[in-house]
Amino acid sequence: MSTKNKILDAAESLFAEHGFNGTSLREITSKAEVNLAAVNYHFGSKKELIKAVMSRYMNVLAPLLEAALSDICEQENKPSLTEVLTAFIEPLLALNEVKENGTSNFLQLLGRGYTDSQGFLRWFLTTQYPSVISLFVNAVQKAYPELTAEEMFWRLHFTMGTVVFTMSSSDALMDIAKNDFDKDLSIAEVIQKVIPYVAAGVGAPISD
Amino acid sequence: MSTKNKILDAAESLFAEHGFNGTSLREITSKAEVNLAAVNYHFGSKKELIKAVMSRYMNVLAPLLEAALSDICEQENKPSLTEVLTAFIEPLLALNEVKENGTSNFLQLLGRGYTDSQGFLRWFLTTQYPSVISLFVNAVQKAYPELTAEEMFWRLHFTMGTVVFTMSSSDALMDIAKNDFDKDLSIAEVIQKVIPYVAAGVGAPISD
DNA sequence: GACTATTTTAAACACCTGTTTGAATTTTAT
DNA sequence: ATAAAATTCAAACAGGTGTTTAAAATAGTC
Repeated sequence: MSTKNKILDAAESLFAEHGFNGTSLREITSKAEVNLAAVNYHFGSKKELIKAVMSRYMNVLAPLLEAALSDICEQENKPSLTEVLTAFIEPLLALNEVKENGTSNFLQLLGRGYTDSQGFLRWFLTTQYPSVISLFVNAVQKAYPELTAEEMFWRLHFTMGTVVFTMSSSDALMDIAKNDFDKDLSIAEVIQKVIPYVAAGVGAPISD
Repeated sequence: MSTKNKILDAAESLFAEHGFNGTSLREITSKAEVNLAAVNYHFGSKKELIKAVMSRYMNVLAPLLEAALSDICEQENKPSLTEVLTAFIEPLLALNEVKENGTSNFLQLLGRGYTDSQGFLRWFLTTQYPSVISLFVNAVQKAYPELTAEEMFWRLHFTMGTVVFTMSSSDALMDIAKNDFDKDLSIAEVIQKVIPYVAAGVGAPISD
């Protein structure tokens, strides 16, 4: 395995666990069993390494997501919100083929990126993968046309918050659930639990 | 104004903006116009300073919240979920009397504490203010008795995620909303927007 | 096999971190 | 006014950060 990939793998799991700011290059290179200078040699800087870790997943996820959401947008009958959100499941689970625990790691990274380093990830997603976002907005609009653009904006960000936050602390939550209810859930099952919640939230009746 | 309070005020706004890990003692003491060593003299350590910043708000919030939730738990008729969640509004807005922007700062701090420093805040809340949490659970149970304990656990954490995450990035979201929709929302109005969403999420029908 | 080009390595760089020290100062109480 | 206690201060501490350097080792090519 190449040095570059050893670094990416080590960085990914450490970033997911301790956040971007909370992980030092020395921890990464130590876990990857690689010289400290290798990061700057292969990636240029820590910031570029973070981007590379995210891109490895986004480049797999984006096309799958675009395809699934396009299908919904182009179908004749009106989709339900649950249907729109369920479109995320298969593409997300496909990340497990990039790497073991890929889905879980990616979702945790998403959470880290949103709260670490003030909005870097918001910039990353909106500028690097705008078509996925607009397809998603279109799909939701098709499922719930009465929702105003402004209300949609807020509810989509609430949804982002729910998912991202849940996933960034999913390890801790799964531990607690195991202790309290004796149930060992997979990341797929957590996703199954969150979908009815966010579908109901986005679909909530409009108040005045 | 005492040195102690100057430090608390400076720390609070910097913590809210850049997170706990992302704020150095030198930034805090510089903003507070106070000697660097004053933090360790008055608070002992950075960790204790963080606790002090959080406690200043929690000690105001907890009794108000307990009172409001107790009322709901003890009333005869069955409350709606919206009613339960609305009980948070007044206590939260009361934090604006502790300090200007108190509500907003506190909610952002909550978000920071959850994602920074792996679960420190979860420990802080569950051990220091357990009665508030159990009252809230009781109130939700009264409003939606069909919900199993396990499903409730997940939905409450989803809700925590929605609120905490939204608030931790509320400044950015309010900026975007101002640009895109020309509307200048207050923190109270954002809370008003999030309540229907989380009420619908928690109240979503139980799937199999 | 010699000669590039690529990669790895140990060491140092400049800077930032939270914390501690001991002397100078201010405040408080007698 | 004087002694004691509390606070402020500049300076240094030990350790960590991302990044750079220049020499050593390896790989690829003629």
